[in-house]
Amino acid sequence: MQGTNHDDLRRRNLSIILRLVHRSGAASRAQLTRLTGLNRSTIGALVAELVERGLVEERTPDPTKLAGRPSPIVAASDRVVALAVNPEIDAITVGVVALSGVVHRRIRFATSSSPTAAEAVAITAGIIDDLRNDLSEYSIIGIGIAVPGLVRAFDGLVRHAPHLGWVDEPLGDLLAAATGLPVVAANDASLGVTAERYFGAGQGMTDLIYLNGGSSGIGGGLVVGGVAAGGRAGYAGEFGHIRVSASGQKDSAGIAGTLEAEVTRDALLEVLGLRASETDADTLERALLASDSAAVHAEVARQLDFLAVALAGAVNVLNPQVIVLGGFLAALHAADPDRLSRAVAALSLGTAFDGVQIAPALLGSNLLLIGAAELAFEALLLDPQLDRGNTFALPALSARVAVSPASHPH
Amino acid sequence: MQGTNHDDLRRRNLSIILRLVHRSGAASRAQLTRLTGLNRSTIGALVAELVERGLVEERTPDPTKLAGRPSPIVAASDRVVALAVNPEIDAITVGVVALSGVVHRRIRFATSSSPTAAEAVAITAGIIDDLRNDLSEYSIIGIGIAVPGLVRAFDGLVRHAPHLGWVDEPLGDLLAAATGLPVVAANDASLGVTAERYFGAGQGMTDLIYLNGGSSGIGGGLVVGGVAAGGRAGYAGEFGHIRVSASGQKDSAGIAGTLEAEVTRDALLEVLGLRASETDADTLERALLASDSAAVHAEVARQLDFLAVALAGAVNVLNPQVIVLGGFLAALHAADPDRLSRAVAALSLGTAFDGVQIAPALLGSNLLLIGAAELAFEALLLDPQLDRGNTFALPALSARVAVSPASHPH
DNA sequence: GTGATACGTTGCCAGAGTCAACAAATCATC
DNA sequence: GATGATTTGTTGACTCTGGCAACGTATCAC
Repeated sequence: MQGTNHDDLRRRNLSIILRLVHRSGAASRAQLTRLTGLNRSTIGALVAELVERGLVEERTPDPTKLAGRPSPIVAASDRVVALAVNPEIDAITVGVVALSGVVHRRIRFATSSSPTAAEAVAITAGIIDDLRNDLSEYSIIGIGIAVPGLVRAFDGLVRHAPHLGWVDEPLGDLLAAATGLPVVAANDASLGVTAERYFGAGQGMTDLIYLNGGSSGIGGGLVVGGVAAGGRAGYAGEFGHIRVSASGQKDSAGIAGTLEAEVTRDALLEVLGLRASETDADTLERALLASDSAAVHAEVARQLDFLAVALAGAVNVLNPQVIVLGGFLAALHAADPDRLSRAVAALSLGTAFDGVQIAPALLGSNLLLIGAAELAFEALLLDPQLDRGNTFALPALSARVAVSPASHPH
Repeated sequence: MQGTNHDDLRRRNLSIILRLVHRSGAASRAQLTRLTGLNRSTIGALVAELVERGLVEERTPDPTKLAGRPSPIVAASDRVVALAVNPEIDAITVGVVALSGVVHRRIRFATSSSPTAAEAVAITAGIIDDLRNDLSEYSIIGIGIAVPGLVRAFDGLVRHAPHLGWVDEPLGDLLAAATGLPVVAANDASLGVTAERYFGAGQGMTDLIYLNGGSSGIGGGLVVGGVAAGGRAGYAGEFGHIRVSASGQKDSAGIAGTLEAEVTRDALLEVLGLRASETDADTLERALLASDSAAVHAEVARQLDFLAVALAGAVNVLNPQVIVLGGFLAALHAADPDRLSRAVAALSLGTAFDGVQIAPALLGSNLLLIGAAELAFEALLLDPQLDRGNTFALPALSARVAVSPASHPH
């Protein structure tokens, strides 16, 4: 129970303004006064401090049809960036994401085999070193890592990443030592929620459930009462291992009858006669929608009914506003949305399911980069007065490795 | 995203101090200084304001063995009270609970039949009117109602209380109109969590799950990341309707194979040969522990295994610090704690279950009164500067209806 | 009794947000 | 194109809050 003093007050107000322009996009000063309830002069002073610190920029006002003096637009800076890292079985992706939401660059480093933690650190540090030589005028806040596995929130230790074969790897510490930048790590699915919550299908929601279907299983995360649920040690969100069936079918953790054991991408690919290596999420969805095979419909129905058991349980316990489905679960849902809705309704309390939306994830391939960057930005958003000593050069957008200029909607 | 101004700052700090002494018990000024990080002079001023408002009292310091000037003890007032109301099928209970945690009075009004909402309001208002004639020197903050059913958080509308046969009853509004006091209502199980969280088995926990087994079903609530989960409309916590079995056994809501359908007090009473009307929670627990009947053991094992499915699901999704079991579920757990632990461990991810405690609820018969009072106190705790116009006389403790002086540990 | 220790009290100070008056920039109207 | 209405930024005086340091006070140990 920390008390609040004057410094905290200023910090809080700076934090609120920076969060607003970062999360909800650019806003005029007049809008900020209305949103925060603070005085015009206060907003002026706060924005001036943020400009001074290089965190936001003021643009000339949009031409509006209203009478009155135009209000300058306050926007999060493009020059303040976080580095987002996502190690996978066949590649390591590094993104440069700006506070404004723009994904400046996206570098994919393909690996011939699944990297060890040490290799992943070396490769990532190498990519970042390459970037540094090129960097100027940009301020790097820190590094966020999206790990496909269980990550201890406390210190970023990767407890278990089955897909990569990592156990108890101090990934965060290693990368911090190798780069000298602050590093934060979290489970990829929980970062998916973060991204969808702020910039995707969950915008403005305080209670949402997110389930992501990947090739190796089902993960997810949740936001409860406006707070991202981490749990005791950051392991919350493992929807894949909820029991939904009495069958003996085991999942990757050896538990029988779980969601992940019954609802799989591989089973869908098999009835469709598709190869995993050639099928991305969109292809799968198109194939499911195009198919008129009875076997496909039966498999879709079977999987949807099991998914409904898990979702209904979550609805009863959490009474969310929205359930966001990503990965192949989005495709599965798209194949027969009504069946899923009806099945969840049948298995949950009417009052609790009342008004719950089931929606596909909106952010595509940038999902994890945005989520990981958000993780790295958090420290800055909490305290915009933090001294950030790490500023590196990054001239224009002439990348050395591989450039994917991209952005996500605000 | 509300900004914070000077008034908010003061309010926050007053709120923090009042919460501390209310929730964690009396503390010396010196302790408050350390806990809040605020300056000694600030604490002095804040405590003085709270004393001025009659919310806290300063007592002479405890004799301590330390050198130095003794620090006055700051304690929440006994004279500031909330009225807690709990309508049930055969009685309406009203409690007078002080900010200090003392339950001054407890009045149980037995009804010959299950009361309608209007009757419940009339009876409650009558009891409160009787109290008012007697009241002096006490300040009544408001009324909190613990309703055995679904309550819409928004306005306290009782959507559905199956046990009482109520549907869409504006209980809160009616009682507010009848008494002129502010009224807040919530689901009884979710108030149970509140009580256990602050004063019982969940003290200091930020992630806890609470399941309560009652005669008519299983309800519960959860705290996620330090926030009580209400959900979109306050219906969160319905653990009873989670599916745990493939059987066709239906629960009160008509859903098959749910926790509430498989795990029931009645089934335990039946194998024990006990009558519901004569068996309270303690009796049930003693009978279960004393029994050496194979049928009883089998039924206990069957129910524990189903309970484990629900708990494992919750563990995987929420990664809590503690699972608190109340009502007959506490008795069930006590009958074979190891079996439950092992079964939950087998059905959940090792990392997520690691360190999770399963504990019985600590607060007994005062649970709901304390939870309901806490609900009513919340407005005051949020803003100790709130003008409270409602002060009524209450001379000594000479009750007119039925008095149960009692208190709960702090 | 004396010193050490811990804590409350007091008066002064700095910092943050508020307020009101004024200036500036736009639109609508004549 | 001048005028007024409207909205908003700017400025300086003001208020309130917590911090700080010096001082006073109450206890313990010797």
